[in-house]
Amino acid sequence: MHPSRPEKVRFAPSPTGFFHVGSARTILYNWLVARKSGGSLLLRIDDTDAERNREEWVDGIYRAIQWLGLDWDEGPIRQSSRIEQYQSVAFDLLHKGAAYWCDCTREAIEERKAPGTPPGYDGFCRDRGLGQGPGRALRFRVPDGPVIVSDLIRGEVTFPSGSIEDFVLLKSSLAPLYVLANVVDDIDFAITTVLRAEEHLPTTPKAVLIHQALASPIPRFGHLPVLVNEQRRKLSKRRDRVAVEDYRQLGYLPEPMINYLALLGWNPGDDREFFALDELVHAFTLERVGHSPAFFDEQRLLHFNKSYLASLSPAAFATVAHPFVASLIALHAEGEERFVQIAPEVQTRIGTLSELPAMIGFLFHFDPNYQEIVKRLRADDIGYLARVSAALQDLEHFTEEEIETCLRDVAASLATSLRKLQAPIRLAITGAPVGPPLFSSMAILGQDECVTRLDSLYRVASNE
RNA sequence: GGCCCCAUCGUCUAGAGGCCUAGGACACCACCCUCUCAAGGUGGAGACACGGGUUCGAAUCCCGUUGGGGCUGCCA
Repeated sequence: MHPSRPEKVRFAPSPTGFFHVGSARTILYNWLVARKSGGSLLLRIDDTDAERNREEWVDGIYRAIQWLGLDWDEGPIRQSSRIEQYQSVAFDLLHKGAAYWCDCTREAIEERKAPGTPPGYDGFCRDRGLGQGPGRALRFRVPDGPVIVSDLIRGEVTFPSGSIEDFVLLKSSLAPLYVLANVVDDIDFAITTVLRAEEHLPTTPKAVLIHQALASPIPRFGHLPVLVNEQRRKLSKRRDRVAVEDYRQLGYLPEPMINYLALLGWNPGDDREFFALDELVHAFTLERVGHSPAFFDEQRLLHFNKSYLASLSPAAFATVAHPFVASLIALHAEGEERFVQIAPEVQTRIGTLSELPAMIGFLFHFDPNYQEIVKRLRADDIGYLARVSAALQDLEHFTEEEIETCLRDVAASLATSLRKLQAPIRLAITGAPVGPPLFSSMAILGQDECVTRLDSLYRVASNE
């Protein structure tokens, strides 16, 4: 069943904003690796930066994961609760000579720099033998020599000697920084594979160096291509609409979201495009993850959402659709019955559930803007309305079939087409030029209400 | 600036030296179907960034150029 050994992976978001689709993809890929290998997923909240974290963002992480239909096997653990452990490892590094205290301010580092030289710390305090004290940060002593990172997705990446500065482990407040905290946790929780976004690739050699200094085994790293916007820039919580919660509210469903995200950066190697989560577990392999940045294309997401909605059973569709029209349904005594009847008719007509109110609202509450509607009427339409109203009043059984037969007869007698005849009727009945199938909508509405609406529009139109 | 990553239709991608007059999907266009709109069906337009190699043969391998991106913080 499991071709490889069980992987212990982790998903480690930092709660500094809305949970966005890039994070969703990262946890998905991690989750798939864990499931496929028979391993487990650790959820870790990287909240070492107290300044930027907010508790509501933490809740947002849990909610989004749950909504996506994913879960975790261990945790959540909070890095903010393990500060002492990170500090203890940092001091261990200090005692091993792999770290040193530094009192350089950012300004001092800048001033020492000759114009034109690249930014970064120059190692000024390396051998000053400073002890711990106020204003002193603990820096890692980066050894000479290149660092080779073996990446699951990109192969070997070499960082030349001298390209990595002596980075900070502990702030002068003794607060640990993320590279340190990450490495300590990855060791303590026995992480076997670190799968994360490509933006972390430049810090990976630092992690490798810390592992080496600690003489601990190095996990396997894999860096996923970043997700970009149409300007080809990394998706940003500030610039782009990317919050998973936004998509939920717009009426996107988790299954197509997962499906789309899975295919953004990964492909099965054949032409298959629709996958359920459990199917992804079987099909997914890291080998088939792409290398280049991928544009998060809402059009394509819409396609998956639309296809998914259409694939649902009528009952399942009604269930997911209901919350988006609940307040409308409540407006009419027969609201629930009407909703159940119309739901199958609109299932293939919407891309997102939020389109529903505008499309079927006329069944529950009718308050048309007659001025706008009249503008859409053509010369013959007013006469059509009167004829149709009269004909409909004589129907014995107000069913979809009878209505259609009746209207075809009217169209024939008026020497016009059903296509042309239905246009003014649709406006009178639904208030809009497009919408669900007209005849079934009318049957749902009932004879009296249809006649009333036809007559109302007729009156308004003929008085002008 | 430095380091790193990336490079096939507008977009997501297939392609692991001959199967490629480069395949699929989204979007787009046309036609069919049709009570509107969808859905469905058929067809169409649309890409190997450029230059050198290697090879009998390159979208596929190597080098360079160009372009894009990421990182460059006592953020993550």
